[in-house]
Amino acid sequence: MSHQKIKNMEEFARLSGISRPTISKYFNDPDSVRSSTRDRIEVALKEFDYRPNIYAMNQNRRLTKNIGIVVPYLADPFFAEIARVLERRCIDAGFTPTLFSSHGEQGLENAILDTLRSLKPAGVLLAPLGRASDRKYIEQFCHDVPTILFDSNIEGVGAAFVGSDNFSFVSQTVEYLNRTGNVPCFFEMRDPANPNANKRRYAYLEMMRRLDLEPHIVKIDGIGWGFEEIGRQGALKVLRDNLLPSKTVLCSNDRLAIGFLSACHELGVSVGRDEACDIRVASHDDHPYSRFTCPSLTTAAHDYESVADHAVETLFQLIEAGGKLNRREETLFAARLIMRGSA
Amino acid sequence: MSHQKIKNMEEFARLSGISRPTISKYFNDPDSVRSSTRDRIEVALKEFDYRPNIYAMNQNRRLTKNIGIVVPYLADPFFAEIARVLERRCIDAGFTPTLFSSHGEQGLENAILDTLRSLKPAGVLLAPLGRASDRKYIEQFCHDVPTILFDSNIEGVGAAFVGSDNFSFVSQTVEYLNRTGNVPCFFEMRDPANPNANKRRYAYLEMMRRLDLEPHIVKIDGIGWGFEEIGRQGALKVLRDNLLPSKTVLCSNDRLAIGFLSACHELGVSVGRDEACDIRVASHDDHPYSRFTCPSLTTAAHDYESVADHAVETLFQLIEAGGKLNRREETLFAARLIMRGSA
DNA sequence: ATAAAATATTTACGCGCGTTAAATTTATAT
DNA sequence: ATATAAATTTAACGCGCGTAAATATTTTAT
Repeated sequence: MSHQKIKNMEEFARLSGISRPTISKYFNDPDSVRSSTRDRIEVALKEFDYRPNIYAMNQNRRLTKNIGIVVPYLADPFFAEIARVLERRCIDAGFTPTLFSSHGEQGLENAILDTLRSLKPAGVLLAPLGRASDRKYIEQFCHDVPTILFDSNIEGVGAAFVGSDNFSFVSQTVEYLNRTGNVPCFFEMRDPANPNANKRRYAYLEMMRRLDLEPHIVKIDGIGWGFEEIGRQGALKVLRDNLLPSKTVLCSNDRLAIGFLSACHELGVSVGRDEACDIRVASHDDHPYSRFTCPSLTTAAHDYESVADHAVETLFQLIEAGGKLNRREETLFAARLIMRGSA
Repeated sequence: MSHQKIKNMEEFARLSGISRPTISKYFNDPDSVRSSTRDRIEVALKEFDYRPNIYAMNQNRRLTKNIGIVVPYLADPFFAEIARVLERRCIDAGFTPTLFSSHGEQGLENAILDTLRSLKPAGVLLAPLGRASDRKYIEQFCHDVPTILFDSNIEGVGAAFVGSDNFSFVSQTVEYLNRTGNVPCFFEMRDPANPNANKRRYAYLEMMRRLDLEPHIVKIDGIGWGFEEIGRQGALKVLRDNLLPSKTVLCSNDRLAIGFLSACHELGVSVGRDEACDIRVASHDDHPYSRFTCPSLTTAAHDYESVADHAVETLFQLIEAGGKLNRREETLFAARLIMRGSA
């Protein structure tokens, strides 16, 4: 392998003795050139180790192989995990994913959408901030760029939505908790940033109505994305002041529950499904750490794989269809109840 | 605000009545044009909402404002957190960071470096996979692109290294554990992917030597990046078979410790600094979740802020110096002992 | 061997922007 | 008001690559 540096496709074409348009064709689709030519190119590729500039490519191609992935907060392991799966799917399908995190800020979310326009992506997988999103801005973006929304829906925006069925989460946990013990109260942030939180509250209320039980919602204060600490502080207050209307607590999401469990341990409140325990705690999401809490957390699991697969599949369909789908589908995947030690 | 779409700088220049080179100058540095011109541009900007294509910009600028950030595994909250801080610093300094995760795979790490070349970044902040890295490949990359290594060092590669002082971590935890109770044994993976793990083992051995104590290392099996589960399985085995040489366990990192604590809870082994507890567990990293474990984890904290600040600062110096520094500095930041409930 | 079909090459332009040099306009100093 | 400095405009080229049309070459079919 000669280690001389190759500046551009022109130079590589010269050195390999093949015309530039043919080289260009090859990189667009290796099967589009004659096999003998392909071989010659690949030999030269080995020899000179040339790679085309992906951004220059994308500047001119009608259809790039770029895919933008945007999540609201990457330091949240849930989003880190789903982003990981999405990236892998895209890579396996021959696309080049670029990952962005809005860090919970509307300004950043908008800036990311601007950057994405420059990237000229074939499509975008967008998990919006939710309530903090600039609806108009996202709407305009989705109008210009083929986009699939996931995790958090914005009615009517984007070519499709793929997410989890919040009612499925809550109905299973409520039913289970109710069947095996006490009536659960619902523990959540007063001011949830994520629309899923609202859906879960409604689901809780609806389930309680169906079961003909009186609902109790415990709202705690706090803003931002530090859910564990918010949950912990909220739980400390609620437990100390004895404000809990029930010995069974259903948290809106696992991160709050992680904080809740931490507070319980701190105050010597025993958590578990056992009769001897002071309290039961369950939650939703099956956060990557929920199996390592003490006790491990009973929760309802996202069908990560299905959400990721279907989001990517739908995006590919959208791309192939030229950016427009006949109708905007909202696909929701059911949750799976995970029974662990905490309830 | 007129909502007509603007294709390129040419068109924006026409509509705003200012020449394209001046517009270009403005975007490169708003202060480089006369204030009256700047005002006119900004008025037009409000009116037409134009943004230059960032990738086309970067293709031609001598010095782009791009910065590549590469971490080995983004689903690890530690890396998610440090990436978040690094991104923010870059944005605040007027750069455009792009984040990549190697997902623990050498092939991906190399592919990311290729993509980064196309991005023509002003500089790169790279946390290599470590033992799994393709040293030659990274070396070549660092030779061509101004790069600062962080978190995990590769001797002689990159313009500088910024990380945490592993000896500082271990010396503080060992000293503390020893002073306040029993002699700690060291709990780690048999086959750690990260070079920091080796440094920590050496530090443990060295500290024990200095204290004239007999070291005990407990090695557990497992591969990959699922450290919590590896730690849990390892701990279950060790606890069940009574293989622990000491009632004080120092884990190589927090993620292993989280698994360890989970196993303790499962087996009814009480953890804490109190005399009445069966065992003490401490660790290193101050993982974002370590304060929420039960009991909360005594650990040694990275100086995130300093590492991030210094890495970014050094990169900016490197960029200003034109890509070469006089000498390769390795900067290590001391850890801070965080005493919590587990030890 | 010859015609037809498939593939490559040549030539030239476009993408959206950076950058330069010369010509022109505008601002500042005296 | 005039000379000088500073900023802007005009014109043209370059970055690394996609793409299209015309032409030349190779392959396949007959």
